[in-house]
Formats: sequence, structure tokens, C-alpha cells
Amino acid sequence: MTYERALQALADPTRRAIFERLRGGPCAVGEIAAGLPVSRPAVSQHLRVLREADLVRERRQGTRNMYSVAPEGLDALRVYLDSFWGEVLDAFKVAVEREAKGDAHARTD
Amino acid sequence: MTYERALQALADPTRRAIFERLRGGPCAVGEIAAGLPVSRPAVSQHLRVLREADLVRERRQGTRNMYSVAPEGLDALRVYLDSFWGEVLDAFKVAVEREAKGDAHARTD
DNA sequence: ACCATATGTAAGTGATAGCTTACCGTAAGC
DNA sequence: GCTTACGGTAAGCTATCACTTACATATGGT
Repeated sequence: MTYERALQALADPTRRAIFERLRGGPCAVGEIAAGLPVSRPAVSQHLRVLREADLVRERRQGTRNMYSVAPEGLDALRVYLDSFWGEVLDAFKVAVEREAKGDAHARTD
Repeated sequence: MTYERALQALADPTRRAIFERLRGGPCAVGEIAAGLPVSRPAVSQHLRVLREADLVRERRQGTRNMYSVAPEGLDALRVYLDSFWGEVLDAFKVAVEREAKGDAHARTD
């Protein structure tokens, strides 16, 4: 599953900055690096991680490499989180009800 | 905002394992550690990170500390991803249209 | 052909993150 | 009160990660 790589990729602040920069539309590597406090090779390495997580795509255009956000990675993350949502709310509701009933220390399976 | 901490927290495999273990309902620290290949103190440290990211809650119950998933952190993540979704799809559509017009050295996929 | 532009890759380095063991505080049972 | 169970904290170690500079590759223009 790719959501693992996506989570790890978006954990880094610099990669998030790159990702959010791409939010507005495609951008070349040099342009991205120009707006960040790190070197251009660092951006290249980060873009590689983002690409392996299906969060961005590259597209050569002459000598330049245009990067843009790939919806796949984002969707994988969303699916993962949504899969939690149901069970979590359910368990949460059960816990609240159990608390309300006062038999707080059950759950010894 | 807490989505940054949440992303960093869920980036670690062990923390994800803990989080997914809590999916089924509240659990004590020792029980969590028993099902994992790491020591109990390690689990405590991970739980702290998860708690600071608003992803879990603790609730003392005698000598035991029961942890459960907190919906807040998950929701923060969802909001963050959703904020991307609109702009990303928009930018993606624009890019596709630009390609369709034969603008660039197009590649239609 | 030659040079400039734009980018990926390699090698090395310092900081951080996750793990361990040892220790300390606290709540329950005798 | 003493002992046992449970869990958080401290200190230290190792591996990984993000960054740097130097080098390699490829496309375009002249």
C-alpha cells in the first residue's frame, strides 16, 4: 500500500513545503528550490521521495522537469484515514456509553 | 495546527501499529507492548508522541493507563487533505486541458 | 561541435529518532 | 507498612535522514 510511503513523505516539513508549492500548479525543480532555504539537489531528492509515494508526477519539457501533484497518493491517504473513521467513532461511542453506565474497567480480553 | 504532528506521528511504522491496535478499542500500555516486538518503554514514548498529536487519549484506571484513539487528530488530518483536494483537482484539470489543446509536447494519458 | 542551462546522482557529514536498560513514582493487595 | 504490578522518565547507543558539495547526464541554442 502506498499510504505508508505517503505518510512518511509528508512527515518532513521541507517535503510538505514542496508539496504545498505544487498545490498551485506544475512547477520546475529550479523554481521550487528558489523559494526554499535548501539546495536544489536536496529538492531533487525530496521530489524523488514524493514521486515514490505517488504524491507527485514528473514530466520532462525540454531540459526542464515539470512536477505536479498526483491525486493518487492523496486519495490513498484519504482512503486510509476514512477506513479508521468508522471504527474509531464506533469504538469511541461504545467507550462513552460504557463510561456513562459506570462500569469503566471492563475490557480485559 | 496539529496535522503536522499527526503526519509525523503516523509516519513511523511502530506508531501506526499502536494506533491501529487502538482502532478496536481502548487498551492498556502493557497489552499494547505485548503484541509488539519493542519494549514497553518504547511504547510509552510512542504513545506520548501520539498524544501530543491529538491522535490518542489516556485515561488512568487504577495502576493501568488506558489509551484510546482521539478523533480530533484524525479529523485535523482529514481537513488538511481535503483542503488539497479541491485545488489539486482544479490544477490537474487545467493541466489536462492545456495538454488537450496540443500546447505542449503532449502526451495523453 | 561547443557551450550553457537544467536536473539527477554519488559521497560524505551532522543531527535526529527510535530503541534499549536502569531507575523512580504510584496505586492496589497482603 | 511492605511488596507487587504498572507505567512514565533518564541516559546512552546506533541507524537513519536531510543536507551539503562535486560530478555526471541530457537538451537547446549558437
